Amino acid sequence: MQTPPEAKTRVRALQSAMTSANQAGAAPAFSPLYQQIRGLILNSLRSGEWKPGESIPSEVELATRYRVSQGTVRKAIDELASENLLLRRQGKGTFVATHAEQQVQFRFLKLVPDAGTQGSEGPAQRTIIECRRTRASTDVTRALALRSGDQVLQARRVLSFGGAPTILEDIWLPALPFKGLTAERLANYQGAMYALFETEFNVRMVRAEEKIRAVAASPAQAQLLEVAPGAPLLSVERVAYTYQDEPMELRRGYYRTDTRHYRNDVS
Amino acid sequence: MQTPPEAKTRVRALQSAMTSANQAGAAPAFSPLYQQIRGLILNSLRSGEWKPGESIPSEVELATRYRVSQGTVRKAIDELASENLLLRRQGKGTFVATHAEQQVQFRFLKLVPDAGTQGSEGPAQRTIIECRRTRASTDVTRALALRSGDQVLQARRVLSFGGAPTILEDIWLPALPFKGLTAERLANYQGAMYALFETEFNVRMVRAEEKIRAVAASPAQAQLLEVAPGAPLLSVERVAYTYQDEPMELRRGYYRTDTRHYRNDVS
DNA sequence: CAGTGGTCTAGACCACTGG
DNA sequence: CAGTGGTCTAGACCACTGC
Repeated sequence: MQTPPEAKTRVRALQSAMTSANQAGAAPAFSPLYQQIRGLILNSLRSGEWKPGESIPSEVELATRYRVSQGTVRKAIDELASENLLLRRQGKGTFVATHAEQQVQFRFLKLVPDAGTQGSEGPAQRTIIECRRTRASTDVTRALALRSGDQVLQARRVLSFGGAPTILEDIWLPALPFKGLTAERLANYQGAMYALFETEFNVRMVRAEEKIRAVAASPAQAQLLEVAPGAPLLSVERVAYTYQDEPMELRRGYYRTDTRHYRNDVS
Repeated sequence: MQTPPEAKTRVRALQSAMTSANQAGAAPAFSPLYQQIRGLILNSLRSGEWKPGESIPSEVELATRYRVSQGTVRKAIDELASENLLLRRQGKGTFVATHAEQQVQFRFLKLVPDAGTQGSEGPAQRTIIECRRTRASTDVTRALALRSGDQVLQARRVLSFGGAPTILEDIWLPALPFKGLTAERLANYQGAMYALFETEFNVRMVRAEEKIRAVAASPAQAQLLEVAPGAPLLSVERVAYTYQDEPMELRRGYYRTDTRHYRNDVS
């Protein structure tokens, strides 16, 4: 059970291939083999070699490809699975996570009814209020890491549950990756918006950061959500990221929380 | 590299020791060895054999104790570490997580300043408004899984940052596990409340569920938080759990979010 | 039945900590 | 330097899926 002498060489080779500043660098930047494999898998996901919903090669196949033991690719896949980028199914294979599946339709929407089952009033109704193309304002530019003057798509919509308007959202998307996205396509698409992004624009939202505040409804917001002006609303500002931590969406949501609440588990 | 014949026997023995209904049960309830080891470690944590801040035995020692390979206890510890119950420190050992350390002082408080660094105004000032012992109301009874008529401790306090009152909290604790907790001890204790619970009452909060809403400030709340009545406040209802999913605290917080926000990462 | 992921072991070596 | 956790390998066997 000796570690074969080539193993060490292989690690070094991979390392130098990824860090590039190896010898005289101040930080040797050691990263274990499985992290490097994780990076290679991530690249294949990012490039679209394996698309959402599809299965990736089996562990033994990847081990052969990367010239590494099965245990090492297993650990790499374990990490990606724990980040919800991959989905393991025993006996079947490992699959690229997707927003298109029914069960994870609303993974990023944490507003749930106070009582009763999720979706007991049926699916949400989506109403596009407006959708236009503009130059990004400074705060949008900063949030999406754009250059000043870059074009963005802006949409405003209302989500209703059981006929009751509940969520008002303003959404900003960088125009370049979403070329061809129109109000019609947004309006006609049945299902989660992030599923549309995956299938049509090869953009998969992987994680998001949210800043939550309590605010008073403006007159315009009050009218759209059918509450009194000044009524308390939950303000949820979300920046969503693709693979490699690229910000790809800014969303400002205003939630009515009289019969629903934002649910969070902290540990 | 044969799996020794005793290994299978050992697994079965452990299994029957934990599931008790083994043979004729409808569900065989197979659970892997490392999950069983995880349970045994959890028991030792729960019983106080290893206390918060202390180190647990080394991996090889535990492997010997449980008559299992090091890799198996490693996987068990990995899970507990990912749940923030244990903390691994290379070269030093594995430690029981604690709320008493500076770095994790506010792990459960997700309200952060809009700009600047956390804690730039120095530590929070804690002001106990009242602290009394009563019979639990029905909703408190339900949240803490008590029997009707059980005693609870109730406290109300205000947290201020840099002199500005920011958080108003009502806290309910079951009286039994917290026997001897008085307003003085709460008021005099410097540091996170959960650290006090650990050292004085052997109660470690492990995870929590929060329900978040936007509400209008009542006159009483408005006065304590120095806002106008009806001003929007973030309502955060938290149920905190010890080991083994026992609810141990109900906390209703009202947060001012004019210069701070509730930060959440969703993935 | 073959193929997938899941568990378990045993052993070697590496990285980090402290005396 | 010894002791700790961290990485990597190789191989056996188990549980689950679908043909």
